[in-house]
Amino acid sequence: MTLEQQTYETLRQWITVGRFLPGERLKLRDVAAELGVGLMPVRAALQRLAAEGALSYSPNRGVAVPRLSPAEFDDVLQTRLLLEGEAAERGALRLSVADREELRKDVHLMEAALSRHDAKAYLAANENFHVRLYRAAGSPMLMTLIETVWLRIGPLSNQLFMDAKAPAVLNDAHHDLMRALDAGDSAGARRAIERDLFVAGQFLRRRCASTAESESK
Amino acid sequence: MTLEQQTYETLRQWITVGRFLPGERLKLRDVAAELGVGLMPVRAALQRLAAEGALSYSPNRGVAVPRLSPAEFDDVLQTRLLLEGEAAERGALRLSVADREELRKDVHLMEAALSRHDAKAYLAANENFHVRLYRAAGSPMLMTLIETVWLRIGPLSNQLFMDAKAPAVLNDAHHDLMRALDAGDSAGARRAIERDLFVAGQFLRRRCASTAESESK
DNA sequence: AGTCGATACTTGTGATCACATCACAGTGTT
DNA sequence: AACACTGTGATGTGATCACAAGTATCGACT
Repeated sequence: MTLEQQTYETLRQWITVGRFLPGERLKLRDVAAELGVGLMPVRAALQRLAAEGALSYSPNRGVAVPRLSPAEFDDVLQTRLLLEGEAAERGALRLSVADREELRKDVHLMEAALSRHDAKAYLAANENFHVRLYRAAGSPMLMTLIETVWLRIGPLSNQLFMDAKAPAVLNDAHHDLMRALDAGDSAGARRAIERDLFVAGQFLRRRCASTAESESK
Repeated sequence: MTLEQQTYETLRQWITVGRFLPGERLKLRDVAAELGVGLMPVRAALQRLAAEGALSYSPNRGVAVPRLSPAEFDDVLQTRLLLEGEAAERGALRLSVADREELRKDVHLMEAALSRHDAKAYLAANENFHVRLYRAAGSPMLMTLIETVWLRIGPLSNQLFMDAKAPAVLNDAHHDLMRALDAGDSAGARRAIERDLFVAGQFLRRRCASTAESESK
């Protein structure tokens, strides 16, 4: 694997995990020094991330972690409802029995993680859960677009647990979804996913507004 | 504007305009020589286009114009129906009177272009028409995704006119759409756009299959 | 004291070179 | 004759250097 690939994956991980603050500039030489690689791989990786929308780019000014205004957040959320709702509905129709059992396991994993207040485990299981369901829809293009949208809100997702009230209701929609899947109710699956995203969105929206005026550096 | 920007825009134009064949490799030094710029701007531009999905990338092998299998084409078409249908419906609800008149002008431009068999003028007016309608939906995220999807089928669009029967029916859906807009019928607008994309898609689908086995070089 | 302007420093951009990797052709062996 | 190996050429990858654009700081003038 090339250096650029490794650099790209590391940075992408760091971004989605919220290691950088919204609005923070990512400087070529700083990042290169921190990763122990040359300028070239870093330059390529940052350009790639910017092209994918994970970072915002200004000519001659490099890249920065984008801030999301509440209005932009709402736009992204509405688009997620459209894309992921569709993927859930199509996925419900084509899901294998084995996959359905895996989904059930993920729900239990999330349940356990919530009771332990283990944010990292919850988020990992949550991602698994959604990816598995959406993949079943059998549309690579739709999956690609969903990942694009996820990148935009990645830095925020990890702040879900900063609201103490969030864990209590976070898994409700997943149970609804499993019921709909068991009943073969694809329209119900769409509604459950929409509710899931909406509920989580309400918690994230506040974080989004509050991080809007962070340091620029 | 930086050299990389110019290079990127030129290449993107060339790709969507179908200047390269599906499957063709874009070699750094060749492209650089053709554009009269150094390797660096070309490298950056190609990486960016690859990240956006306009080109496919293989490590140590550079980038190539992607081929679209009929199955992939169907996937993209279905996704377009979802995204552009939604954008049309939302756009219909928020369209200003001035914009509606501009749309009407575009339809007439397309009508004229079709009777002259002027493919270039038709495609330009067609793009204007769709962008104007979708923009009215007021969702930058949705617009971004639509452009992403357009990039994938860009090389094919320009082959629309290789089918002699296409021009006859290509503008029908646009007239339907205008009627729906005049009546304030947003659901009708969605159906008209879906029909538009579907009809054009039927002609493109054949071209897609026939270019699948072009030269690899 | 405030504002405008020049200078120095920071940081991205692009060129050039050296190297790694991959594809292909030619040659040898079984 | 078929296959494996090896060397050669083509091509992407990464390092280093030189430059340009932008930013901040300090000083001068009003």
